[in-house]
Amino acid sequence: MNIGEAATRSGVSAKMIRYYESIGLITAPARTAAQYRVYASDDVHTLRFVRRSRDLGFSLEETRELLALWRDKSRASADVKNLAMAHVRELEEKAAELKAMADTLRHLATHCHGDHRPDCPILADFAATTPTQGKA
Amino acid sequence: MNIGEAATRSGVSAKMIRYYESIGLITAPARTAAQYRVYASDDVHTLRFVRRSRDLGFSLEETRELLALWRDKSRASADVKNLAMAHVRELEEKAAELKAMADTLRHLATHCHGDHRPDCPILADFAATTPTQGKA
DNA sequence: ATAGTCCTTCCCATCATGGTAAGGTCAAGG
DNA sequence: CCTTGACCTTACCATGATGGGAAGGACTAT
Repeated sequence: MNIGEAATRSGVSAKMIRYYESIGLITAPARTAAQYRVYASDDVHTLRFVRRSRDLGFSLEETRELLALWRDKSRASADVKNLAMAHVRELEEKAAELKAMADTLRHLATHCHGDHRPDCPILADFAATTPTQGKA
Repeated sequence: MNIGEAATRSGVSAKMIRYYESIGLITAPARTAAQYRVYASDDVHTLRFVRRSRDLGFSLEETRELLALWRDKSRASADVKNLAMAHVRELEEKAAELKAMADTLRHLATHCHGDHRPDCPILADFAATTPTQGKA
């Protein structure tokens, strides 16, 4: 199949498939005489794997490691689990950071009248915050 | 004061101060004969404002709007509050997305032995997921 | 043969930040 | 007076993952 069909079937855009190939995340497929890339269903599986990994927030480099583990039939499941759990912690950390920002801002907004008057504790806070306090 | 001191006092790197100036987020300061930028304490306040806004997750474009509101003494606090609350919703949405990824992955990891054996439900899921299911 | 859809490569843009290089400036101390 | 070191200047490149578009070739169906 051509790259367009591989894209549709895998949920990875043709653009990204070419990019993944260029950075060596996936192997270069065969080509027709006219230089068209030709994919097999195994390639679509790999692309789906990558897509799933990306959807779960792994970077391309982490995805590369996961692909390597996937291909290595003698991997230890502990290696996969470690990678996954480290990522879980990162995700939760980032989620907590965002939540903290939201909470701070929501708190400031609570005290803002939100009417025609100019007084606004949100802006007041922004203006008053010192750099040492300022780490959100 | 020079840019270095403004950077230290505001918590914004000299690099970023120059960048903010280049995109018109902050106004260009006076220069010495040798082209050194000269900042006043008001400029440091503005930079702190920007820093605080960034720390709370606002983009530079949003920060630009906030700065405009800050400078406009006749703004309606409602405008600020609307901007802030829209941002709060975005932050909470992103946090929820990250949390969902973490939960999915943690769940998969729960069923992974995490030992020397190769069997791993995490990789199995990655390999089996179809593009329509795969939106994490 | 022609239109329309697909493919190819190449370059540019995003967003916010850091790094580095090559050079000018300034203050302190020998 | 000159050197050293810390600071400043601009300019260019890199990141990470993705999209957009141009220019041109290939294939398919009429």
